[in-house]
Parts: sequence; structure tokens; C-alpha cells
Amino acid sequence: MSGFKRVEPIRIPVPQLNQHHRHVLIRKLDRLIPLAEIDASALANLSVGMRQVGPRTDLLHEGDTPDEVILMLDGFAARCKFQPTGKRQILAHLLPGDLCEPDAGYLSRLDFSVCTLSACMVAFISRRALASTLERYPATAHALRLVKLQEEAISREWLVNVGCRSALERMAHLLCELLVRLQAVGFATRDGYGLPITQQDLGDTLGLSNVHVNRTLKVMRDQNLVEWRGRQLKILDLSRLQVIAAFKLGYLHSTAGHDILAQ
Amino acid sequence: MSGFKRVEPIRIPVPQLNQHHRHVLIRKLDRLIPLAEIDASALANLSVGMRQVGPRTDLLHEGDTPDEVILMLDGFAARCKFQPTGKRQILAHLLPGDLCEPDAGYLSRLDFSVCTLSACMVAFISRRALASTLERYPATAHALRLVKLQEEAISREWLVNVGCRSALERMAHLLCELLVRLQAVGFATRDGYGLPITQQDLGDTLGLSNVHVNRTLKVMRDQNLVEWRGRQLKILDLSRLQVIAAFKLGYLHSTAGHDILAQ
DNA sequence: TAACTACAATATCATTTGTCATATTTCTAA
DNA sequence: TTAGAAATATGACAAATGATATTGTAGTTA
Repeated sequence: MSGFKRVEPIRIPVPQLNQHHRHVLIRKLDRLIPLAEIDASALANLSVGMRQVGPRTDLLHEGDTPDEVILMLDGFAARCKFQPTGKRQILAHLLPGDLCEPDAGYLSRLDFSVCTLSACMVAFISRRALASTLERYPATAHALRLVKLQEEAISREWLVNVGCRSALERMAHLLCELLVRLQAVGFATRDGYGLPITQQDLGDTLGLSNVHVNRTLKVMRDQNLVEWRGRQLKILDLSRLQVIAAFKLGYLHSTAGHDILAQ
Repeated sequence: MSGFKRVEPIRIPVPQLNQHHRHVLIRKLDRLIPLAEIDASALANLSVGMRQVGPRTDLLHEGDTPDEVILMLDGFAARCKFQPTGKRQILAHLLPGDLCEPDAGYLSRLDFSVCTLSACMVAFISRRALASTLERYPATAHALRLVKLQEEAISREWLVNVGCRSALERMAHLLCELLVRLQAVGFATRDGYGLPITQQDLGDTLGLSNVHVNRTLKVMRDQNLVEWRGRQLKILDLSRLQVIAAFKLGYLHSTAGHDILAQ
């Protein structure tokens, strides 16, 4: 739960936002509530500045009042809180299709940072442009409110995770959650996904030491639950993983995952 | 983290909402953002049904879609998630002046319950009446958004609590948080407050067993940090408690506590 | 008052998880 | 291609926390 550095963002400009990237957010919203064509194209037409950002880089600093909203296009980022002791708690994972922080601005300063875990492709959307789109397209605004509610449900589940569950259960639960969330945006197959983060990152997410994360992964490997090599996670026995995690699909309010997971 | 029962609410009607109770919410909002007289009286004029509710009683059930908002007037309640194993995680404490759940309704069903911990005095506000007040009084609506942001900041701090801090640190942090929040509504003195909950409740809040809560309290007693007798908590050494907790006042965004706590 | 109940206090023992140390492997950059 | 850095793997041990059992205490009900 320690031993990481803080690095300034090096933004490498990238010329063109392609169709694949542009529609990640739309795909995600569509899993929560069917989106009319007009709302989808309103979102697609939001002008963005796209950037490639390296791993372990701050996208937003604690104390910032960001004037742009960041749309994740590829890679893993996280909301983090750093402790005076050097410990770090990850508050949320930001996956492709996720926005941060659309609701900042009411209170002056962020009380957490947003850091990339892997290399990421992100888009910067002007807060004003987004606000005006949401005013003109109420269905889109509603969809973003649903996203917010989903995020809150995930946060609650994370508190249950660290408060009530064993290391193995926590890990299993997180892996199930990531499967469903990544499937919703087309970043996972039926039985696996790219998981380009470190065991330390997992530990800071689950409230475990990196050593214990490693131990827990070994147990999972030995039990033929998952395989994790070269940043690629393969789930070998999803139904058993779900039982261990006591994972209930419902809290995500998404139509993803229903074909492979029990309710 | 187990051994509790679920009880149906027995609502004892109480005839009259008095001035003291009526203004708990207003007092709380005023600590976040100064409230104009017109907004205060708009809130004061919301008609409510007031009830006395016993301890260990469900105010809202998981799966409900509540059509009333509950305003806490006195006592302690909590948002709870129950696990299949029988464990319970408390997600948030609801104190006098707190509302639950003003934002429900977008998504169909609650994924948690709201239970009283102590005997409580609560007021039921019609969701429609509240919505119409908020439409007519935008400053009040803004104040409630700030409340929401404060609640989210508290949730983040709770995740840090269980994820990063030792039992002693967790407990110290929670006791500091409760001091500030209760002071904001006039339910705490400079050095103490009524804490009418059990050690089991504390454990379910902090992700600890009731036995370990007891152990931790003994350490605090032995170190002359706090005294807790007869449901009354007395803080003997606030500054040391704050240091142990690494408690930063800022995240609550309230004007309460500044006179007795370091920044 | 007596009996009952919930809560608190505490001892003992078991288990989980953290810490430290050290290889080993993989990745990265010169 | 190689040297160095970062990440992973693993063992040994320590510390924190959980589980169980027992007793005490205060409040409640009959």
C-alpha cells in the first residue's frame, strides 16, 4: 500500500478522434438506458482534445478545480486519495467510457487525485460545451444521472468489499465487476479482458498489501479460477468466481453481463 | 459483524413539529452555505408527518422505491447493506438534519436499507412537495446539492478508513467526524456528544468485529483519549485524537468545528 | 423483587494479513 | 543486446484482527 511516485502529465497530442473511440461513451450509456439517435450524435459531435497519457500520471490533482471533463477512451485510471503515511486508497476505477469529473465545480477543490494506472487515451471535453449539450438533450442528461447512480452503487459495493469480505472474496468481486463494466463498452470478451495494472494498484483498491494480493492471486491460479499473464486476465471459472464473490449483477443497472452471469 | 435482527417500523404518531426540530435541517444547511430568510422559511413550511421510531427498525427496505423523504430530527440511523453471510456493512450514518433518500427515484429500487440504530424522531416529507420547493427556491436546491457533495466526501473518507487505517485510527477518525457533524446541528458540545449506538454498530461501520471495537475502546480509555458511558461520549484529548486519526477538517466543507479542531 | 435480555468487558486461541527479505522475471531504455 | 529498473513470486516471521466462550452489568418486563 505504498511505493509509488507522482508524475506530471505528459500529453502527447493525437490528431484524430476515430469512430471506435468516439462511441465508447455512447455504447456505455446505451447499456443503461436506450439512447435516441439524436442524443447519440449530440454526444458524438462534442469537440474534444484527444491525448495519449503515460502510466502513473496525474490527470487531475487534489485541490484542482478542473475546467474540462475527461473522457476515458482506453486504459485504466483511478481516483486516489493519498495518506500522510504514504499509503494510497483507490476510490474508483475509471475505465473506457467513464467521465471524470462531470460534477466537480460546485465545491471549490477536489479532495482526491485522478491518476492513470496504465497508459491511457483520454479526451478533454470543455465543461461548458458539455453543459450546453446536456441542456439541449435532456435524455442525455438523464443518462448521465444514471451513470452517476451506477458509480455510487459501485462505491457502496467497494465499501462492503473492504469492510466485510476476505481477500479472496474482494478480489473475486472486483474481477467480476470489471468484467461487466468492460463488457458494456466492448473491452472484454466472455471470459477475459486486458487488465493493465499492477498488483500494487489492486492492493490499493482492495485495502490489501501487494504481497497479500500476490498470495491471493496464487490461490486463484491454483484453484483454476483465473489466469493473469501479460496484462491479460482470463477467467477460467466464472460461475465459481461469482459464487466466491457473492456477486449480484443487479447493482450495476447495466444490460451487460446478463448472458454470462447469474442474477 | 453479525447478530442483529430486522424489525418492522412501529411509527408512533406525534402531534406537533416544534421549532427546535423544524430548524435542524436549516441549521445544517446554514453551515454549508449561508441561507436567505426566504429559503429558510420555505423549508420550515414544508408540511411533514412526524414520528417516533424505535431502535433497530427499518425506515426503508432494500428494494423499496420510497415516495417520501425522511428527515432525521433526533437519534442515529444508518444506511446498511446486508451480506448473504449475515454480515452487515454500514454505509453512512444519518444524523439529525440529514435527509434520506432525496435522490432516490431515478433508478427503480434501493440497493440498501435504512435502519435506525437508536430510537429516532423522524419527519416524513412528501417527495413531490420537496421537489416543488426546490424548483421555487434555487438557493435551497443548491444547498442540498452541497449536502450531497459533503455526503460523497464522507463516503470517500470512509473507504480510506477501512482500506488504509488501523482500528485505532478508524475509530478516532469516526469520532472526530461525528463531533463536527453533530456540532453543525447543535447536538454536540465542544468535547462530547450523545452516541446512542452499540459497539456492534461501530464495528459494522468500521469493518471491525465487536470484540475488536471493545479492545480499541479500552485502549482509548487507557490513553485518556475518550470516555464513553451511558451513551454519552466525552472527548478528553481532542487534539491527540485528531492526530491519531489524521483528521482533516476540510473535507466536510462545513463551518462547524473550526473553533476546536486544527485544519 | 425476580427473571430475562441486550450489551459490555475480557481472556484465550485461531486466522488473516502485514512486513521484511530475497530471488526471479519482465519490461524499458541506453 | 545488455544493464538497470520495475514488477512479480515466495518464504519466514510478526502483528493485527477475528472467533468463541464466559462473566458482569444495566435496563426492562412480569
